[in-house]
Amino acid sequence: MRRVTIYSVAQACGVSSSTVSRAFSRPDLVNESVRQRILTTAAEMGYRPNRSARATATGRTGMIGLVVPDITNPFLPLLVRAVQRAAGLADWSVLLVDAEGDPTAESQLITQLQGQVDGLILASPRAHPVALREAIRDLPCVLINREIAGLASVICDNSAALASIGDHLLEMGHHRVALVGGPADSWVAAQRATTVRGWASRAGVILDDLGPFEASFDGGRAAGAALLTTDATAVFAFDDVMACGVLAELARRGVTVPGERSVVGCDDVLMARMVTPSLTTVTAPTDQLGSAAVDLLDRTIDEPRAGPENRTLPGTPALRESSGPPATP
Amino acid sequence: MRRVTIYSVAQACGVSSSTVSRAFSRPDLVNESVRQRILTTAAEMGYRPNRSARATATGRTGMIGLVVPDITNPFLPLLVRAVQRAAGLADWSVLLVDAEGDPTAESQLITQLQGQVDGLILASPRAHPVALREAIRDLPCVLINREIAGLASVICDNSAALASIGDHLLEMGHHRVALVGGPADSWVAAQRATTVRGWASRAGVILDDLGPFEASFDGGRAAGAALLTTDATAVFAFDDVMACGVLAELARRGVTVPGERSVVGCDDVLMARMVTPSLTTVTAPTDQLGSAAVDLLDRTIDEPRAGPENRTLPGTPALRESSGPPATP
DNA sequence: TTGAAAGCGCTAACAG
DNA sequence: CTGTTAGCGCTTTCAA
Repeated sequence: MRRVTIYSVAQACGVSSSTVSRAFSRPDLVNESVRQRILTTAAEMGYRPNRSARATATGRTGMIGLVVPDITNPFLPLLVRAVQRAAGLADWSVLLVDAEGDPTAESQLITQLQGQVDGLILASPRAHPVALREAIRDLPCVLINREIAGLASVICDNSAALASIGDHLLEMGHHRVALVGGPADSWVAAQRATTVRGWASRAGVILDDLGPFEASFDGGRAAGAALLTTDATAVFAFDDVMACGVLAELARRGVTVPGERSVVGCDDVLMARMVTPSLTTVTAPTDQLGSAAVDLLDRTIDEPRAGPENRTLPGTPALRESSGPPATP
Repeated sequence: MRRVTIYSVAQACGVSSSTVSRAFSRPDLVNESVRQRILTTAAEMGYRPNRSARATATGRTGMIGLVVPDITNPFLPLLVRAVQRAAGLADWSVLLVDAEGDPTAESQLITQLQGQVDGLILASPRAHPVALREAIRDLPCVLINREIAGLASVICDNSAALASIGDHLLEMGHHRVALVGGPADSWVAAQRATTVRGWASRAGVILDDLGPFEASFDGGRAAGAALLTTDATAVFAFDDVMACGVLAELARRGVTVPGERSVVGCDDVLMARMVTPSLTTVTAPTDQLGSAAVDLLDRTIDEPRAGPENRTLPGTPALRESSGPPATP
């Protein structure tokens, strides 16, 4: 009852180990009937290919590392699922690594992944670009929601969606809106802020620039409090989590939404539908982000010399209960 | 500029490859000064041990598989983090696998992990015990929040916490409460239901047994509607997600909480603090669950013949805004 | 404390 | 289409 290897299967089938190997990894190169025989006896014997052995032989582990800045951010589980699904289709396993909110941990963790994965997907990394590049070395790598020169990336462009929601607010009569910024070192936060500022100046809307706040529920509550010091009738929050914080703070103070203030989030995490009132937000194309990232990584691995590709996917507006016409005084 | 291996490092140091190998994996067996020299030149050369090669040689991958039923369930990211952290301390990598809500996928995915991981942690698996055992084979395995004869497990026992919250409700004057059951095939759901029923009969409280409902936000909304057909003044929901659904439905219908109905959840996910009113619930000892699971797995791997160990950790009550005295008619 | 050498299970030319 | 034969990078006896 020793371990089942290609050798034991080969012996049981009266073929050579290479044939068994081929039956699994290069099925087209082996006679159909022989292949069937091998496959069935292998199944009977309970054979499982040893991935590590294959990896030493081929130099490929069949694994990709997925590094997330903070798995408790509700946006990430959806992305993780999307990446896993796409990776599975390409017969890759995903090694998930959580930086637990610490930007410097990111680069360390990446370093540790060297020699363990064939490639890397970094979801909205917060680490310093220099540290990041150093950690990545020459591992094939794709960024999600961040751009760094020389690296492939997939980004979600929310500008059209945010502008469209802005226009909608304007039509409803909001002429003064607030912007709740995310963390100062966040690439997406900067993107979104720029977008909203651009829209406001184009639309001739007065913008109250609040923050930056911590990108958390409590950060959102603080932002909610800050919002009330302004005359803005609507607010763009950095993301849904913060928007939920804003909603909670407004509710606590008895401020009605959308009557007294309209609130807009970003990402469309599950929670956005669950809160009361449900949140007007921008839906990120999570599945496409994941599969695009895997797709790009695939190419980067196969053709390391090809220049880094960048792909942009648009978010879509989701108008819900938290936005509406301002109360007419 | 070829790949850096123990051989290149050995050559650069004027020692044999075995010595380099030992310098990393058995540091005590090599002369301190030699070791230092090896370590520094290895670092300079950018050497990274090849995990796959080590795995083929030792028969251990250094990876554990973590199978979750549905990563979008907000309880799981917290658990994932806890497991990862504990695993990292023991120098293990975690291969996360998401069954995307499909119980039969669980066993398939487990099968695929064979030969790829040294052990398995299954978080509240929903699959049939027979299928599960078959898939697991003789891979060391620890269950979280489910018991199956012959397998090690770590479970969170909420009975004391739920009873204590029940008693508190009773003291405040609730004499009729409802129970919103989770999915029929869920082990935890059955546990919790039994606990609440037991408490109710002991406390002499009338129990309205609703459900089972789908364990989702929408399931919770349905439950909220069902709740209003009863005279119960308080409700125990299967988990926080459902409880949030109940809250949302009650809010939609203008039913006040806790004035007209009190709502109790279970798990204490991030969302529980974010909803308005914040949710009275049972806090699961997530970190301990994770580290206990890793700890048990460690033992199971080291001493496969030792009988399966089972560990129980208590949840703790968290009284928040969603529970209070019933309106006096 | 170190080195030589034999594997670990699998793949990949290269012949046949 | 199939078998032979080297490795892949690392660990681990066994001697020295």
